[in-house]
Amino acid sequence: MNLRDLRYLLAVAEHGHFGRAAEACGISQPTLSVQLRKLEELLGVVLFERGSKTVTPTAACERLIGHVRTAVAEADTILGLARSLRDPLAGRFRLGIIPTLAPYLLPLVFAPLREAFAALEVEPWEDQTAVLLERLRTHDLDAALLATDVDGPDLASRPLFAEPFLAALPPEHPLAERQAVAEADLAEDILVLADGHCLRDQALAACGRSGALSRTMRATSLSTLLNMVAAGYGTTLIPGLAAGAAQDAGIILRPLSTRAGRTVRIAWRASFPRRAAVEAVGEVIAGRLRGFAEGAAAGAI
Amino acid sequence: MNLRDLRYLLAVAEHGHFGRAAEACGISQPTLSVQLRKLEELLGVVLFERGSKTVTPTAACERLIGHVRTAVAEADTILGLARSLRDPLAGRFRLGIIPTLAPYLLPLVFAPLREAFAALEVEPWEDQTAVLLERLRTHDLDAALLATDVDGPDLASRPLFAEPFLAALPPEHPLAERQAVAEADLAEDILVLADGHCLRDQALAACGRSGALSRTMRATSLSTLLNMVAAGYGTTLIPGLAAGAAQDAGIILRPLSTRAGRTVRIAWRASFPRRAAVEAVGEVIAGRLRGFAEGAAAGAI
DNA sequence: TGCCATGATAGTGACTGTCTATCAGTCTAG
DNA sequence: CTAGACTGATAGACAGTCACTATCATGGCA
Repeated sequence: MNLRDLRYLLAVAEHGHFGRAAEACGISQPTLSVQLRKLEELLGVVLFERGSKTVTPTAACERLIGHVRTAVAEADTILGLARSLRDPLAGRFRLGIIPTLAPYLLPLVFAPLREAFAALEVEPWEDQTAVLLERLRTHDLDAALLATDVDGPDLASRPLFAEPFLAALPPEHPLAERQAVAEADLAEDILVLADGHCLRDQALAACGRSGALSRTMRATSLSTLLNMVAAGYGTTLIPGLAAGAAQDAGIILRPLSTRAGRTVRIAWRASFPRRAAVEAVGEVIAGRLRGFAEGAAAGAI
Repeated sequence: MNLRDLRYLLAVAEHGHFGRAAEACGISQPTLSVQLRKLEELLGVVLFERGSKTVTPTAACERLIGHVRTAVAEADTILGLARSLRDPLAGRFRLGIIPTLAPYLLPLVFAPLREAFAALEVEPWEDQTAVLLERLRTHDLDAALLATDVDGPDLASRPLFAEPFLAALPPEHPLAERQAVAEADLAEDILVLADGHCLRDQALAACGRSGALSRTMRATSLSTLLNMVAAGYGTTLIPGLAAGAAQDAGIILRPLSTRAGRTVRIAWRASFPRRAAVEAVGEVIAGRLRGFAEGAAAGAI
């Protein structure tokens, strides 16, 4: 059974006239006659009584026509709804973001995203890298902003911007005298984030530390880490976008002599169909952060 | 858009697997892939994200799938309902019957009809010939039992049985002496039904009267007419099936010397599609009344 | 009785749904 | 780490079906 034939049926019922119904359907009268007869044969029921001047629905047709109307209406709803869903830059876009990035990046990019794609409802989801990748693979996220490379053939990614690390020092720290700090110098009394934060591993790697730390205090958030540094518990490396928050906390920032940093990327499933949305969101973020690396390094003196 | 493709969509959503969905639909996997891709192109929306091991509905698909289910369910309802409507010997059958026949015929044929076609709901409608023909033409009746010929190319009819007229006499009437009565003898003090009853014209014609009657009393029903005859107001002709009722009223019945009578026919629109129901109902009635004419004539002595 | 209106039929061409055969990519196991 | 299995996509061939034009059959009307 074909939806087209059901539409023909409705047209004949409405017009009570094969010729006019055919015209309304944009087909020829013979086509309508043939198709309707086929439908009648398929259903095993005569749908219309053809009089010499009138075409009247049979009792069987009266019983069926309500369901026919519903089916056709649903089909039209599907078509209309699909049309409204057609724009990949519209609808929900679930974007994962790592915790050391979210609080500092989102304020910068929310407004531009909203401006550029009014119909795109960006829903941020803050979690650590491993969780984000898992949720990406289970279709619970559409894309994720990470500071690590992603591997596996099921995921793809693209770099958005480079974010330099900065040395974060307590106000009275001896290293604050210098214009730039060597990472190895920080290793002595460095504070790091809790397990699972990519920034933890990156900071340790930058300082040449393997992993085992004497310090037992590990901050669960970058905000806490900043407070700890400001209180004189030690030093740390922070990502450039957190510079403002660090300075607000009374922390002294110095560029690193090696210009170490991390690259923020957007990652997505290779099979994700709304590729355009990913590209668009990535482009807005990259555009907003263009030239940020140099500015951040220069500003932290 | 095709209902078939919507079914394919549901199958893929249910199985999450093209091969198994294709098997469930009874088609090959390539066919399913091609058709689903076409549907996606038609809708302008990607419906499934094809992973290496998984097939997952997209957000757009989730939005659409409810309507798809409804449309397909309605289509199935139409097919199922049509199947149950397929039997022409089932459902309502609106049967018009003239008033001089209905009270005497229906008690005879209702049980046989019900027995023969349990699913056929025969709805009798009692009215005069002209009204029945009108209602037949306006599709308010499916068939009609008449005692006249029908003409016009839009109507068809078939004789069911012959019904002899009988002379109906008051108990003390002089004609009651005879074995058979000549119609002309009745003309003197004949009583007839009101205008519009075919029996009125037929009775008058049988008696050789043109139309203008001296009598002003005209019965509106055969039952009333019988009461009038029984009360001695005059004589009349009655159809054979009313013999029982007439005798119950104390009326003397005599066969007519000319064996005049009427033929009861079933009439229907030539275009009426449930021809089988008409034939079946007609055959049951004719069968029930087979041999009635002779019996009635013989019994009225 | 001839003309108009209406739906049915015949014959034909184009499209489309389906098949089999095959490919490309990913995952798994020895 | 490579061979094989699994999954969906693609290619080419064929058949069924939908659509058209031309024409017919019938009934109503002037």
